Amino acid sequence: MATKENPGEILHKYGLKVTATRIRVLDVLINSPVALSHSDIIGLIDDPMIDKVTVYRTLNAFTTQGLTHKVANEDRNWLYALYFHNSNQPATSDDHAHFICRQCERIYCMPITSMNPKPDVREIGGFVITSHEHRIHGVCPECH
Amino acid sequence: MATKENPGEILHKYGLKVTATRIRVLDVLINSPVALSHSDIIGLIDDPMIDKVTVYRTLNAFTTQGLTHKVANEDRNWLYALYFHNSNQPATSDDHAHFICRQCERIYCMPITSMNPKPDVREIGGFVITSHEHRIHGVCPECH
DNA sequence: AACACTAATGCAACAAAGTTGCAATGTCGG
DNA sequence: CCGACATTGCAACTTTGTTGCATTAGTGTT
Ligand SMILES: [Mn+2]
Ligand SMILES: [Mn+2]
Ligand SMILES: [Zn+2]
Ligand SMILES: [Zn+2]
Repeated sequence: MATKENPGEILHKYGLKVTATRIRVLDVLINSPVALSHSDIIGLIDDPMIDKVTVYRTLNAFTTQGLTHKVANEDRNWLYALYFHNSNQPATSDDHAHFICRQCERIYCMPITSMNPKPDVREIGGFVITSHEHRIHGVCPECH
Repeated sequence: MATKENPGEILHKYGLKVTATRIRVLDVLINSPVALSHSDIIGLIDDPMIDKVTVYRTLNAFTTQGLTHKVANEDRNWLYALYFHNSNQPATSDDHAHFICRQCERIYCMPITSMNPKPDVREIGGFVITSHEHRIHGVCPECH
């Protein structure tokens, strides 16, 4: 994220009350280069006292407030990632590219590049197009 | 599909034993312009005697044999569609475009066009790209 | 610092999609 | 028509995520 703000300040900025679980979940997300599942997050926090439902509700609150967004992985579980990750471009939920490693299954949020262009809103055969999600499959730097 | 073959012949061609449930499921898929969920298919067959597990296993068998492919919808349920739908181009699982109507939630398999080009296998910052799924959001002809 | 309002938490129960085990049945080549 | 083997039907199970509700905690105000 390369943000200078601490988790408490970020939560406050996004209209979220500052609680222990939220700080811990946000901390894990800040330090991850890839989108994380609920169980990834539970695993990284690694505290048997953490409540699973609270983490689900935390992730939903983050997403509702626009701090995170979610993307389904190949097993159709939700993964969560901060906006403003790996770039300072706001990654809108409308136009988005995700790189899915076919080896480790990790999903990286990618900036939209010329290779995955945003089309103008336009019509093709009666289909009005307003946005894209580009899901790019391949092998990530960690795996090769 | 615009195929001249009947369901029995198609099943045989794909190495699937011809059974009553498989014929009925395939018939529903042939006559749908959009990808269908398990529950869509159960609803379209509309026979309380049909067994849900058999339909799940039917769809898995179709997909394993390459008769259908599956795509997750926005609720992360699997939708199934024949290959060779809406076009005579084989839609490989590797490179694919799906149009998701934001109004009716239906998903249409789309031929790859110049608007959603297949990239060559190439590297960007250590990411080796081998294929794309283009998920196009908008409004379908039925909804506008 | 204490108050009060409200939101968040923890726990149990629930929901929905899909899978698995197994005995019974059906398909199909010979 | 037979026999080998795949498929079916049923019940039980798994996994991910949600909901209800009583208790606890955060936050702006006094
Ligand atoms: Mn993303
Ligand atoms: Mn498709
Ligand atoms: Zn990888
Ligand atoms: Zn529509």
